[in-house]
Amino acid sequence: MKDLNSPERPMNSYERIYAVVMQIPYGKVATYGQVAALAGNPGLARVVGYALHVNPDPDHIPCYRVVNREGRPSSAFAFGGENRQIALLEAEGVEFDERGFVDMERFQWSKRVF
DNA sequence: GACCTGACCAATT
DNA sequence: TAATTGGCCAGGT
Repeated sequence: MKDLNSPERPMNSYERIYAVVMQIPYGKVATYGQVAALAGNPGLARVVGYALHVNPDPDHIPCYRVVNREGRPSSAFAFGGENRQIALLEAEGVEFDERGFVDMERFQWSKRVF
């Protein structure tokens, strides 16, 4: 293994992703790209989705707080129904549009809240 | 080891 | 906002 030579080891990518998702505060949402960047893997948004796909700890990993760049849950959010996620976020104070779009400017994590 | 798919993103139209 | 195209990486076959 030549991992010790690498400046960054994408080995703990999953662990970091889960950690970041768990750190999402109440009433806020984060995008896959944002989580990926915070996890130290900018550009690995796809891997983030995969990491949540396996979701080894749904008890501490609120996947519903993770949305795509449009501020909308993905179609594969079959952990209870896409509508279910919207309801959960609304219960936390997140406002949703009729189309299922959330106001990123106000509810996106780590973006300044007014 | 190659090929295809995927809970994505950015840019362009 | 939506549709299309190209690119990113990991995992399954």
